[in-house]
Amino acid sequence: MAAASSRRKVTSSAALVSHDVQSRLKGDILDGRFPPGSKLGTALLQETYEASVGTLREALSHLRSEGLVEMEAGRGFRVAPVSAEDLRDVSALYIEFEERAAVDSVRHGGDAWETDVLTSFHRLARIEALPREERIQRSSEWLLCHRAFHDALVSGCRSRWLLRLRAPLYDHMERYRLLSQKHRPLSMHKRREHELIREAALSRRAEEVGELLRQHLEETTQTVLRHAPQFMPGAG
Amino acid sequence: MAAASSRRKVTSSAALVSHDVQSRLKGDILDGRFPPGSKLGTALLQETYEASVGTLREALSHLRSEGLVEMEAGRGFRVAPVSAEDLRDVSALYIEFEERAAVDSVRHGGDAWETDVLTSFHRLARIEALPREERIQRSSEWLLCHRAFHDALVSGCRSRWLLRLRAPLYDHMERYRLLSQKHRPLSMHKRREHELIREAALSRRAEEVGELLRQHLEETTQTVLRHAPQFMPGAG
DNA sequence: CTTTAAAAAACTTTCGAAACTCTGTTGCGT
DNA sequence: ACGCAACAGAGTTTCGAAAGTTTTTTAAAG
Repeated sequence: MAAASSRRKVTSSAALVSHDVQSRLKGDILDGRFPPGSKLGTALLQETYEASVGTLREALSHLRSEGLVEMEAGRGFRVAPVSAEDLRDVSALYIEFEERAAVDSVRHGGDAWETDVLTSFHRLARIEALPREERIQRSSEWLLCHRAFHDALVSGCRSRWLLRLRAPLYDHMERYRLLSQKHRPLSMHKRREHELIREAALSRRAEEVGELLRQHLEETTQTVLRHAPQFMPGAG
Repeated sequence: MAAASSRRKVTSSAALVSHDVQSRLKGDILDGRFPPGSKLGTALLQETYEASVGTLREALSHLRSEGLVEMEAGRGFRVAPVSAEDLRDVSALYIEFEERAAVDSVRHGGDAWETDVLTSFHRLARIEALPREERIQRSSEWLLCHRAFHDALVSGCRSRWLLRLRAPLYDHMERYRLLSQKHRPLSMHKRREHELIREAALSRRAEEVGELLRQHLEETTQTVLRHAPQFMPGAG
């Protein structure tokens, strides 16, 4: 009841349950609900997402090529494992790509880019301004906004391939961040950093954006690495 | 008839028709049998590869995330289009990754790496030494050996992620090369270049390997770009 | 003759069951 | 008791048909 569906399917568009399952599964892997290395059996997934085997398989197949899921022929799927080494590897490349894409965006981004940065920052800032309590409660919303802000920053980059390759790296970084987050206090000073980045970006100070981003991301990685032993079974 | 299957499935290993279909389909896209932009309809594929819809879908799904296939919800799959701009983009990143991975391999590769480079070069050289006629006839074999040589060169790289991201770029480069090959004479001087690269690699002259590789690859890209108008519908 | 709307054909997407493979167990032989 | 082989259970992989969209065709009205 309530409001009848107010959104109109103008031309059509894609319900596509396969895509929906993929998103949810990805989310559940990123936030550790399916821990690294755990088995993704047919029965369990079918029960969890209420989709058929084929549909699940398609979603898993896609996640596999993003490196979040591994497959052993005849033995099904598992969540990709984590390790300090892998984190350092992912992180180094991600930071580099992000910096390059952001610098290029600042130098060549158009009106659409500026608008994107502005609005996505605004949304992020609103959540980050909240008191700690509420900020934690709405953390899934923060995740979306944080991703949107970083995506917006690099969205002006002229190399489609650099952006394409960056995407899965962001996911892996987010997984590591979330896995470690349960074992450490929430850092609240990122808010200021985001503000500085936005400021530099909109003022078209490319070099400075690169510097700030690199610092911002490297610090995050260090923090996560510091707490690695607590969420990675056999990591020193 | 002939020899009964002499290969033993020791522990098992993966028949996995899905993987097989994927390989063949990828090959057919790379060599232009399915031209850029062409539709990959269910019926056609089912007839070509003799697999069920679900299996096809899984293969397509995987190829999609490598960027060789595109999907529009509700409208099925198409072969990814080509353009001069895309080629320049892919090429720049591929060259950079290849150079970095190769240099790292030369500096840190162990015995296994050396052996790989040695044997894969040997196989490649044997084919490239053939007279033009035969060399062309066995071009599919050359493709495999060429790929194996380049893979071997970078296989010592310590960054798993750099290698992982490099892989799909190689495929795209190969597609462009093959598409343009029908419109230009086969260049025969690559043979010497491969030899120089092998020499420098096994002598652990990292810088030189990087230089040679970059030149080698950049020249290829330029050659392909020069013939672009002939195989890209609307490219200048 | 053009435009619009309804019906049909073609196609994509999803499903659930059949076929097959792996894993752990039980029973037999040494 | 130990090792090996056949057996049973669980799980993965593949298939072909049903359900749902998009595109084309057809027909009617302006």
